[in-house]
Amino acid sequence: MPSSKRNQAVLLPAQAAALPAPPVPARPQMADIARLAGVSVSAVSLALRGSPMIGEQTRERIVALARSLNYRVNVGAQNLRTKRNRTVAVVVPYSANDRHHLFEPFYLALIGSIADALINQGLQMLLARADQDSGDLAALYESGQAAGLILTGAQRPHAQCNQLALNKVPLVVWGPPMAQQLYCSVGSDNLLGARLVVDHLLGQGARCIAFLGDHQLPEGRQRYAGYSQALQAHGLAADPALQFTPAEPAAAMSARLADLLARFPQLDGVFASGDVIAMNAALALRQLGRQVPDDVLLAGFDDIALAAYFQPSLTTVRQPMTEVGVAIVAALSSQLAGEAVAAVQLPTELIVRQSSVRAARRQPAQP
Amino acid sequence: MPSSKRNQAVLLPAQAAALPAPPVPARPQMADIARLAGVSVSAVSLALRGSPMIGEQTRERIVALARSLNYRVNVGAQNLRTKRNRTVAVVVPYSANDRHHLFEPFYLALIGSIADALINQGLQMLLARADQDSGDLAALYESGQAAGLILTGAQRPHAQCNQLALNKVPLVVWGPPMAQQLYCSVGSDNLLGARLVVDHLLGQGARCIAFLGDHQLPEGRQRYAGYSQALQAHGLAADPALQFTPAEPAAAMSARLADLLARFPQLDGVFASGDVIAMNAALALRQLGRQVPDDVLLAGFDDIALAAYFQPSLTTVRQPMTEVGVAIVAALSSQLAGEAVAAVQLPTELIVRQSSVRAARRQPAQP
DNA sequence: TGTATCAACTCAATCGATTGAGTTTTAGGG
DNA sequence: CCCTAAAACTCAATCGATTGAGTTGATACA
Repeated sequence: MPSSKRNQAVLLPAQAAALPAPPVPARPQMADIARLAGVSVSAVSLALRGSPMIGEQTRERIVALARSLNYRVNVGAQNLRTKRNRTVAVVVPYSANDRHHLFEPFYLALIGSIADALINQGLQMLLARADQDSGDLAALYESGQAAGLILTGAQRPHAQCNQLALNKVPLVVWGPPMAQQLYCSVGSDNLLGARLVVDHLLGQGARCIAFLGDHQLPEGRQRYAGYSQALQAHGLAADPALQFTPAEPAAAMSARLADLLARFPQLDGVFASGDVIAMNAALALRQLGRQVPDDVLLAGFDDIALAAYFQPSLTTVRQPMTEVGVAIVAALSSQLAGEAVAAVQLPTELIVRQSSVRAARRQPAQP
Repeated sequence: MPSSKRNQAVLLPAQAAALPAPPVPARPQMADIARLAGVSVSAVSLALRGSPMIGEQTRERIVALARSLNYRVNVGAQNLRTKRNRTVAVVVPYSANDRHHLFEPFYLALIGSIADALINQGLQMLLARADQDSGDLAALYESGQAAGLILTGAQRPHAQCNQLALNKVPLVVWGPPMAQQLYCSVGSDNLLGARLVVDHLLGQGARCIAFLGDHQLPEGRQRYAGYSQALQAHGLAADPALQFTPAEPAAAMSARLADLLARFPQLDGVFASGDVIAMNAALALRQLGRQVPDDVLLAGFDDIALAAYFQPSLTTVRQPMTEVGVAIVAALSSQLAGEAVAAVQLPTELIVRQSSVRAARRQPAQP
């Protein structure tokens, strides 16, 4: 094994390599089968689709021939002629500056879930990226590459989505319903989930609970609302000073939390709008001399795979990932069939783990 | 807010449907533009592609018209005519019985990395699933839907891949190179990575190190080889009794480890062929009364996102995920351009964290 | 004025299938 | 033995673009 390969970048052929018509071993087509079978192309087409218009023996001859040639119908030509299309584009928003959703655990899992559901429905999945500014969200639809769109990601181009809906583009957007929404969205019940988990933190004795998350984003807004409602139900008011939006470099978390602790020394609870944020917060809190859950109760959102492995294991709100994909695809299928579809909110579930439960018998945190 | 929302998918009323607009907002095509611009379809085609054969003003008129109609070239028709294709299929193996790779953190990250690299090259990504038995791995290629294939997943249909290579199907397979391999593979240097990490465990004082992983799979085999080599370099021999393959239900881990500990009470190190396995092992060890790293040193492989958050944070071998996608796509691009490509092994890097370093000052584990 | 040249287009075939409208063959009825 | 009908195919148009081979009009040159 030549170790010279180590540390050596692989060459990228120039984009403009302009794929010269490769001397490929020509794929067989219906004409080939027709010639070999001594019938017309139409007969082949009909036979392969099992039309009763073709006789028993002829069909068998054709099918056998097709199989032996390893023939597959050219889906592109088929789509063109029939104006049908079994491909769905899953669009991931992208902004060049920040790490985008293709690398966030939750959104990766979401995409996996959607992929699974699509494939189970016999649909194909085209993964696309939408540069945030460009209005070409629908390019894949308008160019005939996809029969419908699924839009993922935390930020939502609301106006664009409405425009697509007006243009009758089959579309499902991941996230909570919003006001004046003309399109179909599928999301989980962030508000209830947040209320449940904050209620749980309060029940565990927390009285000064921070909200870590972006309450500008649709999901974050819902979660913040649930947080507020839970506090109110306990006679507390949500203090805007107890909220901040974690910045991109995870390292910044420590500084933000230190600042928060300076202003609220009595901080005894943190609700993070996402498990990754929660984990970062736990590490930062520890650096700042506060233990989870002994000093500060902590909860996240999403129940990503790592949440159960984290130490302390993370109390969180589970989004039913398997059903999420199924629901999204079902909503899209209905639209492809011409039906109008209402927004869907899937139930969320509180998962209580160690991070929000003070262990009575635990050794005291070192001073 | 009615708490009846709990456990119940909530339907939100659809917004008033738009008026019975044109039943199908037929997508415009070149013929439409041609008619409106008073030129031939050919002129439109040439103009939109910026051919110098079309005059300045005519072109501008056509382009303006196209933009105002929100026209996009029908990619299917274009592909058919030009016999070109910018779509690559990423195939994920699937076996109905076990949880498949669409839900494993590492493979999800791999797919994300590939997706990113493909898109950056102007290629599109079709995500497909291959039912393990069916030999239709190449269906997407033969049906003209994809110009090439990328095969992911831990298990590898070696014979099928060779067959595809013989048929000149552009193909890149994720994983280590294997004997008698006619196709192109891209993987990271599992052998060196494993050797480095096991060497590190030995350096930390471990003398009885178990290997947890499937040494039947290509990657596992390489990692096991690295493990053996590192042991040999220290005058130790790899004992087959110190290896087992974690079964699907993660709960089984505990039983297997208990069995191992019964046979090897002196066990003081574990090298897991994957971070998820390592995390499961850590939890199981703790249940069995052994602390990591105080009693047993632990290391994983992959450096998935959670590894740094795990407690104790996980020593592991990083696979350079960004470069992995780039390398895979580069290898495929070369093949699409007609060049032959050799197998690639990317460098791996040892990441030392807490799980493999005995903290001198730590409190002794409770007896 | 005749003609070669060039710019700017148009024509029509083509990519690989599908499909409604024929056409041929065979069987059956009267 | 003629006529009709069903069975089994074939023809040719079509999907929406691309492209090599014309066509046209204007300008330039001799």
